[in-house]
Parts: sequence; structure tokens; C-alpha cells
Amino acid sequence: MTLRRLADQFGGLFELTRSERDALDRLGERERTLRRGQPLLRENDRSTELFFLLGGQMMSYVLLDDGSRQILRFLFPGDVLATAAIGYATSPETLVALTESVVCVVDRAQLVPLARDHPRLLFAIAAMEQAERAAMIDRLANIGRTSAKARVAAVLLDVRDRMQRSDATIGDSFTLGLTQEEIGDATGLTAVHVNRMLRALEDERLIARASGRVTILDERMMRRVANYVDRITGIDLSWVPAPAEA
Amino acid sequence: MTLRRLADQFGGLFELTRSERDALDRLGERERTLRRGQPLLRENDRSTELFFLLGGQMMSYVLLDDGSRQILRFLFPGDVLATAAIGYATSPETLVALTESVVCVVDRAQLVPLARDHPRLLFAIAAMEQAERAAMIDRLANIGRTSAKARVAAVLLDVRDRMQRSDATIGDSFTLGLTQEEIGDATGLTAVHVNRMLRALEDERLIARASGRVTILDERMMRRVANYVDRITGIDLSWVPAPAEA
DNA sequence: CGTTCTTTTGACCGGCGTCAATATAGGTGG
DNA sequence: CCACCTATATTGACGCCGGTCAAAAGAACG
Repeated sequence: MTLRRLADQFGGLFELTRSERDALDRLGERERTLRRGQPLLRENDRSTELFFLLGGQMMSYVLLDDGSRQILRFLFPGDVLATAAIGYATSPETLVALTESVVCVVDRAQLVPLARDHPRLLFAIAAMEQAERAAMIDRLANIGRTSAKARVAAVLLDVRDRMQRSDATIGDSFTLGLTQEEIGDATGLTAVHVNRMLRALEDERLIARASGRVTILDERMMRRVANYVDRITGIDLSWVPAPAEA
Repeated sequence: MTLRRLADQFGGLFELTRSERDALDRLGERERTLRRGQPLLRENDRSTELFFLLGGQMMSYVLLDDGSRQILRFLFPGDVLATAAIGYATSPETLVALTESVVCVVDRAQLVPLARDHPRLLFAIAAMEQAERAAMIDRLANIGRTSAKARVAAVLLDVRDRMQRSDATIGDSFTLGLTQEEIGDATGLTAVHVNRMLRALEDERLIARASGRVTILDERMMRRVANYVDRITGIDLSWVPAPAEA
């Protein structure tokens, strides 16, 4: 998987020109592979790089000084990581691989010529950033204002939808790949209570579980319970004019 | 207050060139005044505009379908609003004026020539966006992982710090300008419990209150209680090269 | 100067955390 | 392949933080 193929697959935002493709090839030259559990960047690390997740599954989190962890987001192919580098010299968050992962490494300095030569690509990155922002809004509302059961249901739906985006074969049944503690740290709950909520969803026949796989049995009701909105579709970049073909 | 004067005051990121100043003057031509309580944009409204808050105080929030409200952010002069327009045709959040406010209106289409002619200004906006993202990370961790008292304390410190940024005369004492219900909707608590937490902070001599004014008595301890990190300072745009002076 | 919004306080309760014990699984070295 | 070990999952008992309900007192506003 290269950055360009990723853009072809997920972009869908607009038709890339020949020179934009070439630019993406150059932008995506540096790749890096991470083993399961390996950190890409730690909170407060100095860094000038941003990344595109090409394959695998990662997460971002922060630690509070009482030792508790808040997982900010689970990351899937197509996501831009560490965009804070655009405005800060140090990272506000830790990035770790949940499975073996491949990222493409871009130094922020590379964005400067991009603005001049391929503004549309820059706006595409900005648009992806806005999708992430919208997701963050949902999570904030979710954690701040919904019940434990809703929060757990929302994580399940979110992971399923985002896995589906990179692997269309995934249906209602999928391998969650998260521990209950991780779900808890993402939702502001304890692992014990996450377990109880999973059991409750199971007892209500909204989901089924077997050896690490989760099956969503009643998607309509799950969406209702979770207060869930799909933010993945609906990105609109039509307003950025296509460059004159080189 | 114009957009350019705002950039002079808050930017501090780099020295503006003459042509950048001119560009800001043009960018900031359209202004709009909002009365207290007036919405600038509602959730799901179609819009192609972003805004810079020039004066006053606003907030952004979302409503859940059980009617509860999650306030995402209190907004102060210098903030960029509705950046979701970059990636979406409709707004994910509602923006309302808390006090009489003035915003400058920029259509997203105006960003395209900006990328070509004044990339540094575009990156400055991107950097402000990253500051907002960092603040969002803090709020997520705060709501997900800290006690009610910590959350209330964090709001007080945050509002104070951000008021200070636009009005250097503000010290430890300031007019909060928020109802306890608003504090509750921002922190994921009920107004009743916010009241109890304010009383607790008062009883512990961390703050004092009198007729709408709040005084932070023990800032060190407040910061400890709130798990508070200042994200306002520390933006780094040094990596964007200055344009050749026109 | 009523009307409505906001603050404040008390009584009570329930959702979620804490603690603890056990079961299960994955992983590792022998 | 087994024995062991640690991480994860599961379940129960119990307690507390923060929600709910209600009432009253200010405060703001037309």
C-alpha cells in the first residue's frame, strides 16, 4: 500500500491529476513499519513529522498524572496522524500500534511546496483533519452526555464502520481487537463496567460475541442506543478548483 | 478591531510582511455583529463560511436527541470558528454568541488564492486549528477521566486564561459570564452538581465568588486539582519560511 | 413589579467505581 | 506437548459520586 493507492481508495474526494499523483508518490516515499505495541510518538516528544496510516490499526492517547489513560482515537488506514506538528514543536498525544502497522512519514516542511504546487492536496489533508475534528465532537458529546451502555455501543459501531472503510468484506461480524480495558480508557469507564455493558448488550440481543469476534445483531437499535452518527461519508471538497492539467 | 489588528495582537507567530497585511485586510473585509444569544450557525446548517472571532464571547455546542446539550468550547477573540466548512457542506456544531460579538466572515473559497499567494497565512490558520485540537484533547481527557471538582476547576482556569489573552488587565479576578447550567453542559455535569463543586472550591479557599465575579485564590492548587495544562502559548510556526518581501 | 431564569440547599437514589475472587487464554521456556 | 505465567475476562458485593426531585430565595428583565 502506498500513499497514492490510499488516496485512490479513500480519497474519492476528487479525480487526481497526473501531477498530483506524482506529488503523492514523492510525498509518500518514506515508510515505516511498527510492531504490535510499538510507539510511533510519545506525549511531549519533539517531532516535525506527520504520518499517514497505510495499514494496520493504531491508537492515540494521553496520560493524566494520576496515571489514568484517556484514549483519544482508534486509528485506521487512511487517517492522518500527529497533525499537531503543524502548530506545535512537541506532540500532545502518544501514538501506538495496536497491530503491526505501516505509516508513511511526511515532514511538515514538505507541506510548504505542497501549498504552492498542489494546493488541492493540502486542502484534502485539511478536510481529513476536519473529519477527525467532527469525530472528536461526537466523542466529547458521547462521553460527556451519554450512559455507559451508549458509550460502549458507540465504540463498537465506530470500529466496525471504520474497519469496513478499509476492508469492504467486513459485514456485521468483525474482530474487535481491543481489550475491555482499552474500551474503558476510550469511553471513560472501568474495564469491569465495560464488561457489564457488553453483557447487557448481549443479553438484549443487540450483539453477539464469540472468541474475540463481535457481531452486531440489531444495527438499528444499536445506533439508537449509541446516539451514533456516521461522519465518515459526506466530505465535500468540491469547492477547491481542479488545477489546470500539467 | 479588524482581522489584521487581531493578527498583530495574537499572532505573535511571525512578523507579517506588507503584502500579508494587505491580504489580511482584504480577507477581513466582511464583518458581522451578533447580539447576545444570537446564533451564528446551527447544527446541520449548510454553510461555506468560516469566521474569526474579533470581539465578544461565544460558545459552540451540539444537542443529543434526548435533548441534552454538550458544550464543546467557549470562544474568545482570536479563535477561528466553523472550520468544518473546509471539509463539510454542513456544520456539525451550533455557534452562539454569549455576549455581543463581532466576527469576520471568510468564505472557504477565499482560502484557495491564499494557499497560492500567502501560504504562511494559511499555515497560521492551520496552526490555530491545531491549538483548538490540543484543547479538545484536554477536554476529552478532563471529562473522561477526572472528578467533577476537577472539571469545574478546569473550566474556571481555562476561561480566565483565555480572557487574559485578549485583555491583559485581567488578573486572578474576572467575570465568568456563564451560568452554572452552561458550566454543567460543558463539563458533562448537572447544574446542581456544578453548584456543589463551586461551593466546595470556595470552602477550600481555592476560589472566591461575589456577584458574578470569580477570584482564583490559590492558582497553584487549582492547577493541581484541575489537571490543567496551558496550551495557549507554545505555538510554533518557525518552520514556514517567510515569503520574499514584495 | 410580576415573570422567568438562575442559584442554592436538602433528601434520596442509582449508575458506575472499587475490591476481590475465579476463570480463561495466550505466550514462553523447558 | 506440557507446565507455568501473565494478561484478560467475568462475576459478585458493596460503596460513593454525581443525578434527580423539590423547594425556596435571589436576580434579571420586560
